[in-house]
Amino acid sequence: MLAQERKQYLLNRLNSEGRIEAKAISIELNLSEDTIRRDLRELASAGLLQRVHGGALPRSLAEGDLETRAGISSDSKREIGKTAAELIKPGQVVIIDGGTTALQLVRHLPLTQKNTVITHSPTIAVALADHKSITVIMIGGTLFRHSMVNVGSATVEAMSHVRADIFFMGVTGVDIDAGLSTGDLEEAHVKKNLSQRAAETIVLASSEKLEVASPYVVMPLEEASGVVVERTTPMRLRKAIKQRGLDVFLANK
Amino acid sequence: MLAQERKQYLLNRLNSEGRIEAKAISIELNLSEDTIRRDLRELASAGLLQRVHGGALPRSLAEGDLETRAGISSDSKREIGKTAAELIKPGQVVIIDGGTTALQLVRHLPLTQKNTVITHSPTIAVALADHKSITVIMIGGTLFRHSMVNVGSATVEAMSHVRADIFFMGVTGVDIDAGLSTGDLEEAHVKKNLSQRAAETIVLASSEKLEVASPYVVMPLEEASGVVVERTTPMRLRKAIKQRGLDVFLANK
DNA sequence: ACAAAACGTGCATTATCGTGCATATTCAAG
DNA sequence: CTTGAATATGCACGATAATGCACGTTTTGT
Repeated sequence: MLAQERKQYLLNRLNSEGRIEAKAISIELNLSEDTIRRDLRELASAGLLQRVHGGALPRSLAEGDLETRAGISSDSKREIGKTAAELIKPGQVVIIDGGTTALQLVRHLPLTQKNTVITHSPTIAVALADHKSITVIMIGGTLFRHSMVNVGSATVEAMSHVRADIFFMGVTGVDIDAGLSTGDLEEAHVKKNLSQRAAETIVLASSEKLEVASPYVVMPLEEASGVVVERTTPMRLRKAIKQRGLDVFLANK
Repeated sequence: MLAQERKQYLLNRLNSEGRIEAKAISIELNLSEDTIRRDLRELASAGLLQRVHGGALPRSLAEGDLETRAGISSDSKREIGKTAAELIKPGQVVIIDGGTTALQLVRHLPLTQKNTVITHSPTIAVALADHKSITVIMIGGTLFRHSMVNVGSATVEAMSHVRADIFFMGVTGVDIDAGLSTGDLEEAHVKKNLSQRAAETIVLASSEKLEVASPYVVMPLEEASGVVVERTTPMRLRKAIKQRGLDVFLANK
């Protein structure tokens, strides 16, 4: 395994698990702890992670879980969520994915508008607790913590009973050629399935997801019907996406 | 668990519950009280919390108000939750009902103990986000907001695939003659069903539920295997429950 | 006033760290 | 093909950090 490759692997692990233990990784990769520590030191001095005794944590402690819990999110995600929320018409049946951007969407749903929301994320369901005019259908399954969504065969089975107007999908990679991708295989399956249960699929794509490919492919870009992106997205990209037949919705800010 | 991670965890707990008990956390994390105290001391000197005898409180009183809104529960419910949590052995498969008392139970589960938790409440699932050693299975359905649990035929169908060691049931009425009851018909059905999916059923009964009958009957008292009640519960009642063949667990306080 | 619980400090033990150095591996120049 | 520089990796060792325990002190509740 190449050194560069290994560093990328460390960053991926940190991203998907929110923490790295030097010893555990050294055993896993069959390398000395020294090597892993050296890597972590270098990544830390490059500002890509925060070195702590025993391993490493994401650069800012405000990232990851805490962010979700504290309910803070970047302005851009908030604006994307708001724009997406405005696409929902009264009475529609909507599937909402998990993730921080989707959570922002829910926070911008009008309290009085009547809708049915289908979700496999307990976080989304809890966020809808106050929306008394919205009927919430939860899809069960095995909880996948990192994204706080249910996955597995029970999830797929339960999904087969629903049919929606729009699905708002969150992914970690949106690339013209590589398509829509995410960091977990089970999640990729579920997203694909949910997409097939809805007439339209709108992808929530904050800028850090654009032109990025994650390990597991959900589906080609063409199978989605639209994307919500930030206003700062380069025209080049917007055009390329439109050429593939998708609608491009610009966030308000 | 990394030391830094643990400090972050302490801050999160403080934020969500408004208080920290050093001893309780040390049991939960399976560490000595010394370590927790040291952490609290350091966090306090960093100005991130206020150290008090027995644990810690938020830095300012202004934040103290926030937690009231966030739904801190009464001491008695906390103690019932704690006592119930202690009934769970490592490796067991546990079904946890919705409701505030059940939420307290989850908060007292040790972070390191391995278990499988089955729940139809998104609130419970979210509360288990940090418990990485616990596998969470969510039962889907239509969200019933008042109790934040899923109900309906999809729920019943999904339940039929599980089998557990213990079910912790929350109800709004526990009466010797009227049995266990609750305020919603669908919920009553689901509770009854869940009870049948577990070898034992333990009822969480804070004092305001005792000798009360709600509109919809879940099942007769005798079909449960035990109840957790407050220490102040009259001996007369405790005896009557025992005579019906149930174990009576007294909360610690 | 008393007992129990919580506290802080000092100390011993262990895990982790960083550095220096030796050994492999790679790759390009000779 | 050989040689040598650059790089990567592992090991040794002294330094540092984390943790639990013992012990005497303070706080709390009765």
